Parts: sequence; structure tokens; C-alpha cells
Amino acid sequence: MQEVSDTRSRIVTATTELFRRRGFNGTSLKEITTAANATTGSLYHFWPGGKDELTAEVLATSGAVYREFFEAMVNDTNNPGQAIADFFAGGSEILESTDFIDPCPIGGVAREVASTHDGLRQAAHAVFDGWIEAAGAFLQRCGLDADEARELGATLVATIEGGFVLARTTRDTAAFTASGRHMQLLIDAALADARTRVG
Amino acid sequence: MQEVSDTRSRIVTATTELFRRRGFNGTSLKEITTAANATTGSLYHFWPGGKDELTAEVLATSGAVYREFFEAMVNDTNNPGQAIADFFAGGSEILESTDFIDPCPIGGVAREVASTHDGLRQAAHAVFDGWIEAAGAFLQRCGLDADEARELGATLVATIEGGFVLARTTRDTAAFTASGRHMQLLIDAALADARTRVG
DNA sequence: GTCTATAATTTGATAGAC
DNA sequence: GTCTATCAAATTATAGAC
Repeated sequence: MQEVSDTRSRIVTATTELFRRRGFNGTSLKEITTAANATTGSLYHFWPGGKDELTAEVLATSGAVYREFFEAMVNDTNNPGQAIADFFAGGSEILESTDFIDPCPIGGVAREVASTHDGLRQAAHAVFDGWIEAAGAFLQRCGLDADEARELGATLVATIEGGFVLARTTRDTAAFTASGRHMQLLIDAALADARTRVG
Repeated sequence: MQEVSDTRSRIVTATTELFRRRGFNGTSLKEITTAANATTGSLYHFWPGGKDELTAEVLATSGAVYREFFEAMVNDTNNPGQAIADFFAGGSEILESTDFIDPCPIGGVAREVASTHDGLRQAAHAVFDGWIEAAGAFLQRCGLDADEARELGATLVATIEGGFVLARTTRDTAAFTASGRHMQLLIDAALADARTRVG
């Protein structure tokens, strides 16, 4: 007797972890149920729509977790560029300490299915919109105007996702670290420019 | 009677195109042979190692094509920031005119298989190293020192790959366009800085 | 080089007992 | 909610004729 089914959350967790290593099409329901110590019957009980319905929930859940993580990490800084640099440094540590497993189960799956599973593409779209909004809101609070804040937020998300591709492929965080430094430069320059125009 | 087998190149082309839409695990050998108007026997004749061996060739071939395209587009400019902005603008046009099919068959496949097919990861690694080297060499010729040129090259590649993820997922080039503008800003700033330190 | 046939396994999904 | 059994289709790969 639990408020939330243990089995249900074990399946979500196992699917997330498998997607990070093997992607959407590389992960079978059998692997998921085995890793979650669950059965096919349970999976289809919770997600009658099968793999697609489960995947949509995994994308949304992970997306919310990472958004909250970003906001917690960045929200009460007085040095926005440094906060973003710290965010990238944290990503590098995670990449190295997890043998370059994908930190993000969303971007890879989204790229795989964008042309074939429109419902999943939309689920990932909603996640990325939320991230860009969070990053943009942060930068706007730091002093950028709304448009520039959102555009810089979009570049941040793009660079993070692409950095994951490069890090995973090269098994090296050099590109990711460089990207973080360049994002810091961009933010510092944008803030300096905003202050100049105001002052 | 042909110097290069028609069938062989049709299979490479078909595989490339299918990877751009469905990824590695989402593309079956049956889809490939059907699209290439070829047979299983021909495929295993040219690539006895099967899907992995064919994929390695697709990654290397596409990687070389895109590297040459980048160099041709950028090599004789006197405005490096603008050249990169043009490169991103070209990417936006391709994305929109192809219904957001993935412009790059390498990044998505690499992310899918990085933890499971080390040979393919290494093939993609070689491609990305070549791209970073090409971008770095270009920026070094423009006046940056070797380290900064290579790091900025790595950020460029990361941002392009991540921009493809976002564009494909959102079916919108806004993030890609913003990324291009920000890369232009970074290059212009780095070149101005380099000139200051020299002069 | 190309073809068909087929092997051996895995896939996502369903049925129905408990 | 969980379980097993099972289906129909698809998967990579091989064999051997032509």
C-alpha cells in the first residue's frame, strides 16, 4: 500500500536510465521491465498506450527535474555569467563521473523521433520551451531585455545539448568546458551592454 | 560496368538519408535495401560487417562532405563573424526547406550509439575532431591564437549540433538563428580582443 | 555482384487467469 | 495490480544458387 506505485516509478526510472545509454529505439520494453523488476502486464496497466505513452511521461518528468535543478542552481546568484559557468562545470563532472552516459534523456530521444513520432516530438518541444523560458526569465531578472534574454536562453540550451553530443562522442569534456566559458563571455557581454544602454 | 558500383553508392546515400530521419536504431537494413533498390546480398557483399560497417562508412563520408562544405563557405572571407552567421543562416534555410529533417546524420547517430557501439563512437569522434580542427584552423588564420581558435571551434560545433536538436524538436529555426548571432558576437569579440593584445 | 530463401532472435503488444 | 503465455511482425545475418 503506497500513495504512488513503487512499480510505476521504478519503470519510469529504469526507462530514463536506459534512454540515457541506448536511446529510444535502442531500448526495448523487455529491457525496461527487466531493469525495473516489473512485468509486461504492469507496464501496460500504467501506460495502456505502451512505449510511446511511457516515453512521453519520461520526457516530461526528466524535463521538470532538470528545469528545477537549473533554477535552484542559478536563482540567487549575483554573478550570472559565473553561475552559468558553474552549471557547465557541474555538467563536466557528471559526464566524467558517469563514464559519459548522456546526462539528458530528452535531447537524444527527441532527435531520434522528431520525424516519426509527432506526439513525442511535441512532448520534448514542451520541455525545451520550458527550459528556454527558465533561462530567459533568469537572464531577464539579471537585467537583459525580454527578447535578448530569451534568445540567449535558447543559445544556452542549444549549446548544452550539443555539448552533450560532443562529450559523449569524444569521451572528453574539453568542448563542453570551452562552451561554458564562451557562454559566460556572452552573458557578461550582454549584461555590460545592457548596463551601458541604461546608464 | 562502372568504376564505382552504383549499388554501393545508392546504399550509402539511402542509409544517410534514412539516418537523418529515423536514426541508427530506427533504420532497418530492409528499409535501406528497399530505398536503395538493392538486395541483402549486395549489402553484405560490400559490407561483410553488416550494419555497423556500413554505418561507419556513412559517418566518415558525410563528415568529409560537411567539412568540405564548411571550408568552401568560409575560407576566403574577410569577415569571419559574418561568414559564420551566413553558415547558420544557410542551416536555417535547409531546415525549413526539408521539413526539419536532420541536416546532420552524424550527431544523432553518435549520441544513440556512444555507449553501445564503441567503433561507431570512434568513427563519429574522428569526424567531430576534423570539424573542430577545420573551424579552429579557419579562426587561427583570422588572427586567433591556436588554443582560443580550437576552443571556439569546439563551441561552434557543439552549438550547431545542439541547434539541430532544438530546431528539429521545435520545428522552428528561432533558436538556431539566435545561436548563429551569438556565435558571430563571440567571434567578433575574440578577434577584437586579439587585435587589442597585438596592437 | 545479385538474388531468394530462411534461420534465429527480438520486437511491441494483447489475452486472460489470479 | 501482477503474472505468464503468446501472437504477428520485424530484426540482423547467413546460405547457396545463379
